[in-house]
Amino acid sequence: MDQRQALIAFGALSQETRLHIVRMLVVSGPDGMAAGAIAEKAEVSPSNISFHLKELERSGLIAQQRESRSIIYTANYEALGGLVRFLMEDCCSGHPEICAPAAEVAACCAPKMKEKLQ
Amino acid sequence: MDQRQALIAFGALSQETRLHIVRMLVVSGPDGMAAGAIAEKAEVSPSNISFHLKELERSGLIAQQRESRSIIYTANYEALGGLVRFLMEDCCSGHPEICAPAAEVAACCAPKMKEKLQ
DNA sequence: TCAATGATTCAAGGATTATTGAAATATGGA
DNA sequence: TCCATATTTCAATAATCCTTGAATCATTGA
Repeated sequence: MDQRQALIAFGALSQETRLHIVRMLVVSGPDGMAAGAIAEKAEVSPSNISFHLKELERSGLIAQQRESRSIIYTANYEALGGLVRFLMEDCCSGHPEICAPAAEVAACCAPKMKEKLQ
Repeated sequence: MDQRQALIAFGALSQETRLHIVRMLVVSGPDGMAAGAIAEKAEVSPSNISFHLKELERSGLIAQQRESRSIIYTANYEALGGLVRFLMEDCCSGHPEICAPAAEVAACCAPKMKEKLQ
């Protein structure tokens, strides 16, 4: 993730409906959610959700795939991880204050992280 | 960091000049930088840098303190850490793909992280 | 007190982004 | 083919954000 992409990703996450969408898709996992289901849960009109989904896809934070009549959206975990990484990058050189709180949350990933820290 | 704050923080980071400012301040550490120095490095007019610094301060990602005639800005490491945390929160419940890449970068914080992972 | 320095505020404008509803597209089944 | 469903696209409006330059405020030293 370079700075250009990060800018777009931050912009994508800076809007209430879109942040809501991303969090829903992260939770819903690889099955994702259809556009209509997202619109319903977010209580937004179809055309409006479409606008925001497009913006999120442009940012690379989500992906789409057609399944019959529905279009299924899924979170792009790599891109989200890349954004976290971008946020932490400059900091770690001398400023573990930023990484440390992340480590707390990352405790759930303990097995994978322990590998990395060997 | 709650969702409302995160929205503002993402918005703050979604603008080129502001993202540049934050990265400079993170690197410059606790000494921070004066508004004028920031404006010079970012090649932006004083009034424009002031506009963006205000926005960043509103987001809580940076803080200011007057020192003689200058106003010194510093990165708020807690807030930045809080944002990283927020980004990772929903993910870890079943989706360590997001946390894992973060762990790579966080290797610099290994001592602190190993404590947390005991 | 006066001038110089460092920075902010303000109003005007230009630019971008968000919302809305109507129309269009794509798919699957009767 | 025709209809219903699921979604997107488009154009118009509304709202927000960014930039600019002039004016203002705060601090320091002569």
